[in-house]
Amino acid sequence: MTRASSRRPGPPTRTERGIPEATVARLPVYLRALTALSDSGIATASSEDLATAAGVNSAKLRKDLSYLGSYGTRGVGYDVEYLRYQIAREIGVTQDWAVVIVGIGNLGHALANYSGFGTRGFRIVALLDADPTLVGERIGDMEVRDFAQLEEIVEADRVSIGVITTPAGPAQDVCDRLVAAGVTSILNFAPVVLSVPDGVDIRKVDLSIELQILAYHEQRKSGEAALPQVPELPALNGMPDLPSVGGGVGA
Amino acid sequence: MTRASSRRPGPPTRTERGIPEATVARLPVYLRALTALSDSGIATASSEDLATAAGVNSAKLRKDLSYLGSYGTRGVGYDVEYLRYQIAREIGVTQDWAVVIVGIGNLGHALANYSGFGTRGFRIVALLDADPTLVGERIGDMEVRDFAQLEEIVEADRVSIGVITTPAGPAQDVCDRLVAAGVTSILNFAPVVLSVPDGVDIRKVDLSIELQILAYHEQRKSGEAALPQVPELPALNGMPDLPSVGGGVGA
DNA sequence: AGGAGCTTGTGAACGTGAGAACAAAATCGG
DNA sequence: CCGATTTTGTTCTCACGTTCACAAGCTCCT
Ligand SMILES: NC(=O)c1ccc[n+]([C@@H]2O[C@H](COP(=O)([O-])OP(=O)(O)OC[C@H]3O[C@@H](n4cnc5c(N)ncnc54)[C@H](O)[C@@H]3O)[C@@H](O)[C@H]2O)c1
Ligand SMILES: NC(=O)c1ccc[n+]([C@@H]2O[C@H](COP(=O)([O-])OP(=O)(O)OC[C@H]3O[C@@H](n4cnc5c(N)ncnc54)[C@H](O)[C@@H]3O)[C@@H](O)[C@H]2O)c1
Repeated sequence: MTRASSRRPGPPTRTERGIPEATVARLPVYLRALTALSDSGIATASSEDLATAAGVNSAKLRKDLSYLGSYGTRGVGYDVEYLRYQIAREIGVTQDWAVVIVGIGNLGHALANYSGFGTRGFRIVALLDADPTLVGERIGDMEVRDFAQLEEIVEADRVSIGVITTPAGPAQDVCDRLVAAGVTSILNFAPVVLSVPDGVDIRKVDLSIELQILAYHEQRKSGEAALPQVPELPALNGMPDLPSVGGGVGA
Repeated sequence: MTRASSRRPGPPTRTERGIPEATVARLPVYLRALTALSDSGIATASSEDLATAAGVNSAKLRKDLSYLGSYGTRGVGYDVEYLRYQIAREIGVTQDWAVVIVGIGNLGHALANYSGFGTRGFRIVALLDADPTLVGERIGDMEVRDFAQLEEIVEADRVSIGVITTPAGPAQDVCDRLVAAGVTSILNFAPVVLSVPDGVDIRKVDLSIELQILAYHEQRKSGEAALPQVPELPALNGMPDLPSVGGGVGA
């Protein structure tokens, strides 16, 4: 997250409506839990119920909610619909956000076909690709358009969120184009570190990293005592060849 | 992350080879940066260089690396190949890990087609789906197999990592089956909170949540002064209708 | 050989986040 | 109307993560 957070060093000035980042990341989870409860016809839920549904502990949940205001009732719990609305408003999904997806390959197709965004406050307004053989292809009720049209689309549809699903190589260029066109939030799937100017938020989703984190813990489970017991400082040539583990930047 | 961390409350006992979770999450990023440097023919890099390539600050990078051991040379920097190997070994990607993917729909197809895992220490050994019309379909050099074969595959190929790309509904069932079959690490794409027994690690990738986090920040950028200035405690019926924002659990 | 110049590794200070615990507020039964 | 009961909102404490700043250690040049 590249957020120019101008927090002055004074006392814990939380009054300025600054919700901790960790809390912001959990609000969508609560939102989903509330929607599930609501769909089951449940009108009221205690912090304990909600916490269970969201997979967190109840003290944390109550503290998170307290940043939004006092929306519960002591001795009773939270009104599901009401709280759902308050969280949705806080996150900003009561309005809907226009999104463009750039790079309609494997992943881009999957995202384009996904119906789950529309119901969550996001509207995909364009699928863009630089490959002329892809342009014109229909996916659902949308058509792949030329990346060159980016600027006019962003302007016409007031697009503020861009999703990058191109190979790693062109990702920074695509990112720059998005930013230049006026997009101020980017979700990046390409395995590169993108740099953006201040004021632009960027988040990444990186499957290889997730798997590697799992692998690390997995190794400790099985290993524990069976580890090859680290050659603490083997000569530089004391290491196996390791063809290309760790994954270059190529697509 | 559902890890039974048995840290006793004594002094900062870090000697037991416990690498902080935040550091573990960055090691794959360093690995990728090192691979990129290596591919450019760079043999040595300072913490400053590496930090830039990885998009973090250099003090953090040095501290992270210090948990692995002293692999740098003062006054010089880090040997790219050597450090790369050490990190790869620490994460556990010098060996390769067998992975099964369950649910070969939009996302499952994209993952199956993705070539980036093989080169990063992961080997997809099976694509599983419950839909009989999908079973038998070829994707690259693999064939979709029946989910019923899960147990034998896990055993035969010593699979420790499972990826869930089914709709939310069946995800917990699939998860239970995976765990019962012996899988101890799970990467979940379905928008539900999965519960797993101790000793099983679970990570989730949730695109809607990522977008919602971006939306939150986006709202604060544009709003700032133009916010509808919160009806602090409107009557319960004082809120708009909000059809189904927040996104139920359905696929 | 010795000193200048870098760069690492880490101690210490600071900030953020998690969880236990409890007082305050609401309901309900009598 | 009052006390028992429930559950929130918040305070306090501790753990974790980040950043600064600098001594220790390495190389290279004279
Ligand atoms: N597919 C996966 O499961 C998966 C998993 C992890 C990471 N990723 C990453 O996600 C990204 C996309 O993966 P993919 O499998 O869909 O790749 P892909 O090659 O199938 O698709 C990439 C698309 O981007 C388009 N493109 C290339 N350059 C472009 C440009 N300058 N402007 C606009 N469009 C451009 C290409 O025409 C292509 O259609 C890659 O960076 C990949 O590393 C993918
Ligand atoms: N496609 C996306 O871009 C996207 C984005 C965000 C989240 N997701 C989530 O990822 C998941 C997969 O999305 P998708 O678009 O690929 O869905 P999909 O409906 O295209 O595919 C789901 C697949 O799972 C299979 N399946 C269903 N029940 C199963 C079971 N019990 N055992 C084995 N296989 C089973 C189905 O046969 C189907 O092939 C969903 O939970 C979705 O919410 C997808």
